[in-house]
Amino acid sequence: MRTPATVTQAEETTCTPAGDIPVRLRLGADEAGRLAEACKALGHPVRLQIVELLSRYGGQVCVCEIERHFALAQPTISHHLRVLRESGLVAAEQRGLWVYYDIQPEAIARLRALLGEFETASAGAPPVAL
Amino acid sequence: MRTPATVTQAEETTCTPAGDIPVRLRLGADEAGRLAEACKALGHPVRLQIVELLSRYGGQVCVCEIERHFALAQPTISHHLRVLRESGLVAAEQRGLWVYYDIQPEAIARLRALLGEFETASAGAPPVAL
DNA sequence: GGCATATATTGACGATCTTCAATATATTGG
DNA sequence: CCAATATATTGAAGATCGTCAATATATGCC
Repeated sequence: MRTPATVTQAEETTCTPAGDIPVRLRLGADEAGRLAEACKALGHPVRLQIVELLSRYGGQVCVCEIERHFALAQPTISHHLRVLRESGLVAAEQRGLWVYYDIQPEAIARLRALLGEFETASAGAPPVAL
Repeated sequence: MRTPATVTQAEETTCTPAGDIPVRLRLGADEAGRLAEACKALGHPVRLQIVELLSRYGGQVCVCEIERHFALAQPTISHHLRVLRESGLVAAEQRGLWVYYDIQPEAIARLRALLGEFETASAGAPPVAL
C-alpha cells in the first residue's frame, strides 16, 4: 500500500535500520596511529618474511644471514630492518662486529590482541555502549 | 682442502653462534605478498578505525555513518573502503540506496594466526627443521 | 522520464615509500 | 696506526599513497 501524500518522508532520510544505536569510535586517533604504524611495518612482503625469520632465529643470526635470503642490496635490507625497529616490532643488539635482531613479543601480542577484539566484536556480541 | 671432523674454535669467520643450523624462509614470497597486503590495508589510522567500527557495527551502518566519524572528504572514505575491500578484510553489500560494509572474520583470523605463529616461535621453542 | 540522494570513480598534486650506489661508521685484528 | 669486514646512513630516481574537487553511476521516488 502506498503511503498517502500526507505522510512525511523523514524516516527515509536515515540509513541505520535498527533505530538509533549510538555509534562511536572506540579507537582514538593517537592509538590508531601507533597501531597502524606497526601494521604498516608488516605491510611489506620482505619485512613480513624478516619477522618470520626472526620469530624462529631471532638473536641467533646476524644481519648478513638475513640478507642471504633476499635478492636485495644490503642498504635495502638495512632500511627494512630500521622500519621494523622504529615500529617497535623488533630490537637490535650489537655483539662484536655483528648485529643481531630479535622480535619484541609484546609488540606482536598487542597487534594480535587488537585483531582478537575485531574478531570477538564481530562474532555476534551485541554492540555494547561505550 | 677442509677437514670435516676438525671443527675447532675458528668461529671468528662466521656470525652464527650456535653452529650451522639451517636457516630457511618458511614464508614464501607469494603468501607473504598476500598477507602483507592485508597488513598494509590495516596500516593506516583511518582504515584501522573503520575496521574497528565495522567489527562492532558491521552490516548495520551505511557508509555515510562511517563518514560521519572522520574529517575526510567522501571520496577519501570511499578510497579507504576500497583498499579494505580489495585486501579481503571487509566486504560490501548494497541494500537499496545504501552500501553496508562488514568484516570478513576469516581474513582477520588468518592475520591473527600469523602473529600467533610469530609469538609461539619466538617463545623459546627450538627452531624446528623445515 | 526526471529529480534527489548515496556511493564510486577519475584525475591531479604533494607526500611518502622502495630501491640502489656511494659513502660513512663502527669493530676486530695485525 | 692501518686494513678488513659488518652494518648504517645519505642522496637520488621512480613508484605508490593520501587527499580532494569534479564527475559518474546507481537507486528510489514522484
